[in-house]
Amino acid sequence: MSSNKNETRINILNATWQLMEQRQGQGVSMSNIAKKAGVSRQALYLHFDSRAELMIATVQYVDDIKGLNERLKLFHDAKTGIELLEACVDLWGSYIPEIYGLAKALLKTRDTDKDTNVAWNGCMAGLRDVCKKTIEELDKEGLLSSGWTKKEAIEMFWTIISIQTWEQLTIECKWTNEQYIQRIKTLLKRTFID
Amino acid sequence: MSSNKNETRINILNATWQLMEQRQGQGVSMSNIAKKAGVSRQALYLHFDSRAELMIATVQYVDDIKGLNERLKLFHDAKTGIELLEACVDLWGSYIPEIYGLAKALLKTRDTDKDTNVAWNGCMAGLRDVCKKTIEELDKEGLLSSGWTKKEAIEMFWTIISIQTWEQLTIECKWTNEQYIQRIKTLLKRTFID
DNA sequence: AAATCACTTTACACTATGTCAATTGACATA
DNA sequence: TATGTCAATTGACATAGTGTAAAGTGATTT
Repeated sequence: MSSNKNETRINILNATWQLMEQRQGQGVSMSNIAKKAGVSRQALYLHFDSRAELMIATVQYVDDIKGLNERLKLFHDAKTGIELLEACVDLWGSYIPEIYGLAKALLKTRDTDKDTNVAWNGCMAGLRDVCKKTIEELDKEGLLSSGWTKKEAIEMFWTIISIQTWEQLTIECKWTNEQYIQRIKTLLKRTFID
Repeated sequence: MSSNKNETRINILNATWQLMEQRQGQGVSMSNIAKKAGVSRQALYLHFDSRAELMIATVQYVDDIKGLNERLKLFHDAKTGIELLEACVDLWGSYIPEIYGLAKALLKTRDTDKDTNVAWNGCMAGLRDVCKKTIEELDKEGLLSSGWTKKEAIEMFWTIISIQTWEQLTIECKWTNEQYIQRIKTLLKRTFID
């Protein structure tokens, strides 16, 4: 079987993903992952140079499976600014819970590991793009409130729908995801639309 | 000198604080702190049971010196809801940069260490209180937008002015602190006031 | 003179990441 | 059947960090 190597790689990626979601990105060691994947700890290093690289690969793997970027691309076409805004919060807001554990793990090492930071920013690029489209569409329609430059509005938009904000409201304040989506929509509309 | 012990303790707290601010909460080991404080690593454990406890003590030490809670108490008296809102963002927004490194260090271990989490929540209690007062004052004045329960409004207010949001806008997006304060005020007013 | 105190030095246990070398077992090929 | 290759294993080791333990030092107190 020529896919033997590839199979193990997938096993490892799945194990990493599962553990990260299970433990919300906390206390997951290379040993844990190896055990879960049914291979030796050293085998991990045959497939990934470092823990950081494994994390990055896992994010990309999950992103491929979940197809976030494909889903985000759907927005690039038609729709009004307000529809874009709502669809963005709906989509991203229901996506976050599925990748929270992994995202948390990445966010934790982002400060110390340059590669991780780059990888994370790459993942976020698609979302940033949608924020940009939304704000630009609102502006085109003359709906963007005065007092915001486009750049500032985009960055604020993107900050509001960040995982950190989601975490604080749902994990910390125990909001339901429904509640989160609804209130964030309200906030964004009131903030950016006259 | 009976204050000999106390002096060393203060030295350690100062060293911790300085290192945390210098390195923004990253890569600060007990050895580093000891060296900076001019004592042996083991001496740290004579004064603090663990790294987590040292962090907590440092936060309380800094909080005492900076007197955040005293400053926050000033709001408890008079003023309109809008003034409260603005003053809150002004005060907290200029306070964050002074404690960012330390806060970052705490936020990082909060997930794994229960005591740290408790300590952090304690520090935030004062701020939460101000958020509550502000929203309640707005509500009393009939200014709070419909669509928000008081609980939700308070939690959203507190999330918006969280350190995580500040970090994303200033560190990540390179906003000036002035810009941050101004835009956050705008966002909060548009969001919560009719 | 003895006790106490704050601190030092040295050593060790433990966990985690990451490296290295020798080895095993399966499969491919000549 | 012998040879080579490949994925993975085992075990040892280096490094860095937290935390524990014990013996020693030097100044102050009593």
